[in-house]
Amino acid sequence: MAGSDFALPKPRPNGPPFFSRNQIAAALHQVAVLLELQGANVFRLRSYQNASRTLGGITEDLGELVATGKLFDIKGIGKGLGSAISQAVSQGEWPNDWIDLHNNTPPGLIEMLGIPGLGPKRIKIMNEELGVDSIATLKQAALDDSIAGLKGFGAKSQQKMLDGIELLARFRSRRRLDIGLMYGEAFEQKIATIDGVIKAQLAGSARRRRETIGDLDVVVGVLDEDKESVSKAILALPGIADVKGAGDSKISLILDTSIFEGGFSVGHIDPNVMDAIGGEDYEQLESGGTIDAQVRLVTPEIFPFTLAYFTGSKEHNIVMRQRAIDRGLRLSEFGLIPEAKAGDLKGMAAAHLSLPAADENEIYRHLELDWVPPELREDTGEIAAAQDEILPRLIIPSDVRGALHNHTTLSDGDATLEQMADAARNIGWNWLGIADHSPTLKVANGASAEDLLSQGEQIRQYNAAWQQEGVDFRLFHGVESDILEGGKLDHPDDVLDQLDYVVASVHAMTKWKNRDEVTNTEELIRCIDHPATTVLGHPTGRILQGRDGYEVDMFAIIEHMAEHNAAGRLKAVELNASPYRLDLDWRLCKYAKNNNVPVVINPDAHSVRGLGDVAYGVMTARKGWLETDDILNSLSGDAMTERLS
DNA sequence: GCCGTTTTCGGCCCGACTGTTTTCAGTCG
Repeated sequence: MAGSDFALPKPRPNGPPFFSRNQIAAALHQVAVLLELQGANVFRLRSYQNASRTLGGITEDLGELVATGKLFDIKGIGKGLGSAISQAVSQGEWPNDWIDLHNNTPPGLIEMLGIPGLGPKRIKIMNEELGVDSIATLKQAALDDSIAGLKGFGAKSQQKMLDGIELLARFRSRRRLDIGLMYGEAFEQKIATIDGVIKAQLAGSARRRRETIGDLDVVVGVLDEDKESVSKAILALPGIADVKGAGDSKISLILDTSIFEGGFSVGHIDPNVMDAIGGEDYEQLESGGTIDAQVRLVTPEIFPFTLAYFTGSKEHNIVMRQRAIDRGLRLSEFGLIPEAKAGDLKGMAAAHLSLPAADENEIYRHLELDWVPPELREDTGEIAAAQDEILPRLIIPSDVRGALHNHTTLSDGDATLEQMADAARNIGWNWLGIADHSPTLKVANGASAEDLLSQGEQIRQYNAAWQQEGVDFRLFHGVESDILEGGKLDHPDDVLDQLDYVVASVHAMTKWKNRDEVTNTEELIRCIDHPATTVLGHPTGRILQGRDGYEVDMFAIIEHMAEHNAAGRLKAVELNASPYRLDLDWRLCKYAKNNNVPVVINPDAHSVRGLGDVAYGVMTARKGWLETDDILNSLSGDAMTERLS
């Protein structure tokens, strides 16, 4: 967390509303952190955290909530926070005490929170007693041996801080889903083969398929008598860079890339993505990278409870635990224990009193809920849906029968049209859409109208041949058109008319990032209104761990697309499946679904191997509550032909 | 700071691990 990013958002010039939901949520989060450093009441700062999370998850228009006063009806937003938010949104001014908190807290203290094992309380003490106000001054104080003398501190914690400073410099706090899963699955498999291990399963944000992963959680089922030998065997596995702690029931360690027996490579990265994630240094950084991992050793009877607990999310768990309390039960990672029986027994000691559960499903059943797929466990309505038995039937990888946004050697792809088609057939797809770059994008070798149309001729020939052979496979011909000034497309209408579809995408990121949300939103809407536009490609342009997208009101965009679809004009929003993008964000998938705007999962493949990225798109779509009817990818070749006609 | 079918006060999720203590506070997940 860089200090420079830790500032109250600037108001939009032309409000109200002067701030977006996300900006308000960010500000609330910051205030919570600052209050923590001030030593404020933990429940007070938890209110800020709760409000931040709640606002981040709502879909209603914030300006409207403020105008109608319905903001105050939201659970967790009372008189104080409601007034502060209203003032900010309608007048563009943050509360004075929020501003004071920022002004009175040295940015270095916020950076120090990133040091493992160091929290707000001890940062505050060191700040007050020793004047430590940055990582640099902390390091000096530790080297001077001034910290060990403080009450409640000692030589060990002083050394731990020095180690922590080194770790902070070397390690990245979060990793993209693809990288996290690589580590997680490798580690899980190594543990699973250890003698005495009954079951090993990856939990945490990796199991929930978040777009980025902080650390890995692995739950291991093992008999009591085998715990010691299994623990020893885990600590002897290859790929462990450091052991942070190893207790009776949990092991905390750091993994590095030597866990990958076949070596480690990030594979091909598109030049413009590469730019955003740090250029040539990136691969080296990733190869020398590490990831934190926690292992929990539990007996098979407890395993489902521990798995559920460490799958999270924290927010989901809080609601689950409250639900248990309402039923006279106590839910923890050790079991679901009747309050009346438990008495003073806590934790593992009470585990034997738990209601039985052979798997997670039975835990949810005890709480009168349907089993909630891990991807949905974010406290965004899944508990209510599980209670009412209306959870979505999430898509699965085999639902995908094709995808629309893929490149060939005509622009910047590595594979020919024929190779891409063969690859799509080999993975069992029924259709593939080819959408090479348009002329304006020179760095991606955007194809001329002439070349594009001749590609179309080639596609027609292939399709005719497959039809004759009775092969249920076809190519669709599109283009990935740059969105130009005024929301215009990059080819004349008479060229676009000869295509099956158009994926319209922004590539002039600098220009779009320097413009305000209102202008960008209007520009995208103009582009969507073009009769030829079928799909809005990577809608915000974000690169995970690289750059934020441009400012755009995606709710307004989706609502506008909804009007077109209601009138029978297909306007789909892309879920770009590249693990560097995953854009549309999963938080917006449900909004598209509820507005009947079709989502199309697109690998944006630049090679045969790139088609495989669709897997990350499926994970993200599941996380966004999508069912087969919500995505275009599930359509048969005939149905897709009809949708595009 | 929020909340309320014990409603304007007194709670607010829970437990493991670590390092410092001599019974516990801080941090983390």
